[in-house]
Order: sequence, then C-alpha cells, then structure tokens
Amino acid sequence: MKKELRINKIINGDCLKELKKFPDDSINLIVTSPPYADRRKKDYDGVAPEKYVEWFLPISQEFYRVLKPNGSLILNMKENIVNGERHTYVLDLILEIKKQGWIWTEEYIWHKKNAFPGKWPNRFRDSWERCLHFTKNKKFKMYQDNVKEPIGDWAKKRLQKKYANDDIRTMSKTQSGFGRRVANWSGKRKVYPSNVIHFATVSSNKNHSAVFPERLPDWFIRLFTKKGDIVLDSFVGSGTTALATLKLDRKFIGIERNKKYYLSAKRRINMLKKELKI
Amino acid sequence: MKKELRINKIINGDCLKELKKFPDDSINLIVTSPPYADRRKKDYDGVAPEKYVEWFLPISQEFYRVLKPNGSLILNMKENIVNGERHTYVLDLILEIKKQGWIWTEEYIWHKKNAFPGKWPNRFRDSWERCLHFTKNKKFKMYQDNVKEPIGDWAKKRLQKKYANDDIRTMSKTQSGFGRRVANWSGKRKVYPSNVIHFATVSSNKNHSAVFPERLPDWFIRLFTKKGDIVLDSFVGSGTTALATLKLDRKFIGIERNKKYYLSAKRRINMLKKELKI
DNA sequence: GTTCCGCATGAATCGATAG
DNA sequence: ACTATCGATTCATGCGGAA
Repeated sequence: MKKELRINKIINGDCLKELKKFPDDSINLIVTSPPYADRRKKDYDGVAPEKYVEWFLPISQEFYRVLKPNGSLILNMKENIVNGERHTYVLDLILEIKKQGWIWTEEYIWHKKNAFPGKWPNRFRDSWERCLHFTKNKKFKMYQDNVKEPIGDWAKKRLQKKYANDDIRTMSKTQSGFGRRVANWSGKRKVYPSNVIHFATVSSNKNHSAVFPERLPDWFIRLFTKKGDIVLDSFVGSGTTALATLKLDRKFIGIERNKKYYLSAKRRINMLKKELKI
Repeated sequence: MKKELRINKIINGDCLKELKKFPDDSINLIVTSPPYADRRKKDYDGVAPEKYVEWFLPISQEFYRVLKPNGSLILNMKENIVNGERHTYVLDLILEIKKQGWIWTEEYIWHKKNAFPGKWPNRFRDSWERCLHFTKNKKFKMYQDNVKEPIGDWAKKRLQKKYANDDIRTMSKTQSGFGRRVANWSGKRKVYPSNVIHFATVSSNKNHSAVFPERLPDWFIRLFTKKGDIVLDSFVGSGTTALATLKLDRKFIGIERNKKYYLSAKRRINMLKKELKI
C-alpha cells in the first residue's frame, strides 16, 4: 500500500491504524492530548492506569516513525489520583518512551489559571498539567521569536485583560489572535517566555468535554513550526488543534475515533475554512 | 543508645548519621531541598545523576521512620539537563521511594518567577521546580485554612513587598509576620490556593544567599503543622527553613553538613531568637 | 515618608576551547 | 574521542541611593 498524507482532513478512525498509513519522516510537529487513564470514561474506551503505558507505546512508536528528524512531539498529560495518590503512569511512560529513541528534551508546565474549583481534605485544586517535549534528535527546529511576550507589569495587566475575552472572530488567517495582540505592542520590549506557560482553560461549553484551550496548541505550533508545515493531532477531539493549525497557516492532520467528536470537529473546520476562504 | 530529639538546634553533621539518632514517629513535617545531582559542587560532594537515587534512598528510609504517621514529607527537587535532555533521576526517585511505603500524595509546582536568565537554541529558561509531597498514610494533617490567600492583585503586591525586606522586628513570638499581615485583611475575601505556588527566588540580600525563599518552607509549614509541632530540614543550608519554623512558633531541627553554612545558620538563628526573646 | 531608577545577582545551559 | 573549564546569553527582583 502506498503511504500518503491526507492534508487538512479529520480522519475518523483508530489512531494506531491510521498512523500506519502515513509515510516516514513526514510530520513537523505532533501535539496531542491523549485520553487520560481512566476506567470509567464513557466517550473514549477507558484505558486502565496500569495498562496505560502498554497501550500508548505502539502509538509513540508510530509517532517516532512519521515525525521528521528535526520535528517535535508534545504530549499534554497529567496523572490523576488513583486510590488516594498520584498514579505513576506518566512517569513510567517517560521512562519507557525513551527506550524507543525519544529524547526527553523538556517538560513544560501548563499552569491552568482557572482550574476546576473544588475542595478536598488532603489536596488543593489541580491547576497544572505536563506538556512533555520529546524529540528525535538534540537539534531540532524551534522558532523562539514567534512566542516572545511583552514585558513589564503594565503589559501583564493589559495582557490579562485582553485574554479574558478571547474573541475568535478577531483572528486572521495568517496570524493567531495572540500574535496580533502582541503585535499591537510592537514598540515595547518583548522577552522570551520560560517553560511555564499560563493559559486559562476553556469553559466546558460546546458539546465536548476536553478543556484544551486553543492557545495551548497555538503556542506550540508557533514555537515549533513555520508556515506550511504539517501538524498532527491523533486525538483531536472536537478539533481544537486543527483549528489552531489552520489559523496559523499550517497544515493539519487530525485523527479522532469517536464519531460524535469527529463530526463536531469536521463542522468546526468547515466553518473556519469558509471564513478563511480556503 | 537512647534516641532523643534536640529541639531548636542546628546539627553540624552528616544527614544519615544524625537521623539515626532520632526516635521513631517523632517529626510532624520534613521539608527539605536536597542538593541536586552535580550542583553546588563547591560546597558539597557532588552526587552524580546516575548515583542519585542510590544515595537518597537510605535517607528517605530514615525519614519514613522518624516521621509521625500523620506527618508529611516535602521534597523540593528539579532534574537538570544532562547531555541535552532532562535526566530522569527524579522520576526514578519517585518510583523507588514508593517501594519504601511512601504514598505520592501530590506534586506541587513551585513557579520561580525570576528564574535564571539565558537563551539557548533548544529550550527556554527553567522556571519551575517540583515540590513532591509524600505521606505515610492516606489520612494526614493538613490545615488548609492557614494558607488561604487574599484575592486580588493589590494584596499580592503588598504581601510581596512586606516579605521582601523580611523585617524581623515586626514579628512577634506568637504570630508570624505573615499571620499578622493576613489578619489585616480580615475583611477581604480569601480563597484556597492551588497546587501551583508562585514565589520569587531570593537573591543574595544580606551576607548569605538563600537557596530557596523563606516563603516556600513557610507555606508548607503553615499548611501541614500547627503551633508547637516539630519541623525537620536535613539539608538546612544557611537555615532558611529553621528561621521560618521559629517565626511560626513551631520547633525546628536542622541538619547541615557544610561547616560554613552551619555557622551561618547558627548565627541567623541566634539573632532571631534574640529578637523573639526565646 | 514615597517613588523611581540603576545595578548586581542568581540550584542554568550551550558551545567553543583546552588538556 | 572524552572530560574540564570558560564565556556568552538573558530577566525578575531586591537593594541602595537619589529626587
């Protein structure tokens, strides 16, 4: 079978099966938020925590095959509480995935500013997640200037205010909302960010449970790809990563197994395409 | 040999050797920042990353013995870059320490707002560290109300400024400066924090350079102990944890191997004791 | 007393140079 | 080839002196 990429499409199918149809060394960036280990999950087939690594390793093996040598893999994960303590499946995953050849280049922290409220006797609200950065080589593409941020308290305050009303309609085809806003302060000094990134979660409206804010993939896409590059999200859900990719003038490939999410993603993508006149 | 605790003293000696002299189940909280692998080589014998777990496990075993059943262990650590990627010794440590019976209850993120600057082709500044929370049981003491924070930016600013110049003279024996300050905002709304804590590191203010800011142990001491409880830091350095403990009207035990740091800690403690008239 | 501005200084990391 | 040392890079913060 000839292996080829279907660009700017959401594929409704099993992640592993579909990945096998992709050619080698063809993707610039994989950014994805795999379903967390949880037996009880309804929408995805729940993966038990103790089976999680075993379940994921064949997938990361395919990731390794299809990713370009200078590409990056971003895994957004967080271990949940199992039986009163943090489960170790994410740690196990890091250790095992390295044996496939992956380099654990960095661990970014996504600080969820408005984490889900709640109160428990022995812990506080969980307001952070890991964004694990793996590469195939020590040298890889990184466009740091694309994510520079305005400096200073005045800027911070303005930023916060701007972020509050994250108005998608202000986004253009060639520049993300973030980029445009930053451009407004072009006269001001900008600095490189650190490995802690602060984004609010998206209020879970829509018909989709994931609280994956578009700004998260947006940030990594700007950081690790240039225009025209190919971005893969193999657990694309209702299409957030794909939307961010398209808005940034990159090409997306999305895989989603769940029919309901697939349809939702397809609809949102088509709406955006119409808007961008693609 | 009869095992007993020497309260409110800094011990100049080897951590493991000194711990063996402590009685079982006698410490309420251990909060410590062990030397990271291959760091601070000037002051300590550097521990190679691949030997780190092996070096630490006997110590954590003693921690387990001396900690009360409802106590907590807070380990402040961060793996550094070795050969272009994050080393896994902290992950290995978590996995191994659990085999001693420790429960990995939570992982707090310390966001260091003023991380060391620098620019590299493949990563940003490292501005976070792990504060691993281990317990002996699923039920343990946690005084969440002690760390409630006033809401709003104005409060944060005031807090920071007050803490910055660390004015011992304003502290009373029975009430920490923090506590008194918080009391001033009694009319304001207070909220529980999350598992991401934001403190700046302290640069060399007086004649010592603090490894971590006093607010960090201060926060955990308030969270996991009540007045009169015993707090241990077995790598106490120049005494930051001990000072925080004393100001909060708890009892400290500090162990420090390096003579220079030991003397510095002792001097600072004595100064504080004089101020507090203990 | 307050505010403002300059300056030193970090639990860092990379790449080049030297032995 | 492998290790050790050193310079360059860069930013939030507290401190001290000045207005």
